[in-house]
Amino acid sequence: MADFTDDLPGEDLIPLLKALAEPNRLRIFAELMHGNSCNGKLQEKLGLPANLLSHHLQVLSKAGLVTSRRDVIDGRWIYYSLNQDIVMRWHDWFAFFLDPARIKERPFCGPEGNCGEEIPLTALTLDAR
Amino acid sequence: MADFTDDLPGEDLIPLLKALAEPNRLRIFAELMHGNSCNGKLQEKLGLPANLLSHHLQVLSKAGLVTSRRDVIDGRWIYYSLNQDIVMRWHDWFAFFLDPARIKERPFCGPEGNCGEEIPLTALTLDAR
DNA sequence: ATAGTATTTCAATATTAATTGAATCAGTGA
DNA sequence: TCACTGATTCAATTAATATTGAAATACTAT
Repeated sequence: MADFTDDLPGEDLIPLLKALAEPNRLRIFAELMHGNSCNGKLQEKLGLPANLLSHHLQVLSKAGLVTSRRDVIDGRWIYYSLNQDIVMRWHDWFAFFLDPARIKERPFCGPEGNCGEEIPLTALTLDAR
Repeated sequence: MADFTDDLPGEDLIPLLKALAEPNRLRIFAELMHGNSCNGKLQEKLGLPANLLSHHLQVLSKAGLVTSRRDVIDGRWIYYSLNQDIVMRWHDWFAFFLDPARIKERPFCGPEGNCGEEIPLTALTLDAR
C-alpha cells in the first residue's frame, strides 16, 4: 500500500468527493460496481434521462473513476466501467485518512487546556486554592 | 466490523460526502484529526473568518462528524472534536464500498456482450462462420 | 450594570452545480 | 443518400451552496 505521510490531500481529491457527493452519481457508481453498463441500460435501471446520465458520467470520468469505450461490433454503444486502479487508490487513501487511530488527543486550546495565548492565571490560581 | 450487505447507502451518506467535498471543510477535518480545536484557533491555522468557520463546523456537526462542548472554566470557548465512533463507522463503510474486489465483471450490455434486449443474431452468426 | 471576548446568527450576495428541452454528433443498415 | 439509433452537446433555467458584513448571543471580568 502507498504511504500517505502527507495530510494534505492531492489536487484530485475534491473532484472525487464532489463526484460521489451527489445522489444520482452515487447510484451510478454503485450500479457500476455491479459491472459495466451503458447509457441506455442506466436509463432503465436508474430512471434518469440520457442527457443527465451523460453529464454525470462525464463528472465521474473527470474524477478518474470511470472509463468508457465503444462496442467493437456496433459503435453506437458506449460502455462505462469503473477504473479499478483508481478505486483501489481511493480505497487505500480513505482507509488512511479516516483511520480513527490517527485522531490525536490534544490538550484543549482555551483556558481549560492552559494552552491559549493569554494564560488565564486567575482561573488557575483560583482552582489551586 | 459491521456487515454492509446492503449496497444502498443510508440516509446520512450524502450529507457526509458533501461535508467532506468542500476544500475548507476538508481542511477543518484534517486539522481536527490532529486534535480538538476551537473557532479562534482555527482562524489562526486556516485563515478563515469566524462566521465562515462557524458555518462549516455546523455542516460537519450535522453530518455527525464533529462534536462540540464548552470550556468548563470559561464558557465563551467552544471546543470541537471529531466523533471517533462515527469516523470509525465511515472508515469501515468506505473500506467496504470502495473495495475493488467488489467490482463485478458483467458481460457488456450491447451487441458485443449479447445481452441487449434485441439479440444481434447477424453479428453473432457472422462471427461464428 | 458595563465593557470586553469568543462565537454564532442573520440577511444578502456570489458562485457553483443540477436539471431540462432542443439540437447535434457518431455509427448502423437499407 | 436516407432514415434510424445510442449517445453527447448546447443553452437556459433552476436549485443549492459558499461567502461576506453586520448584528446578536453567551459568557466573563470589573
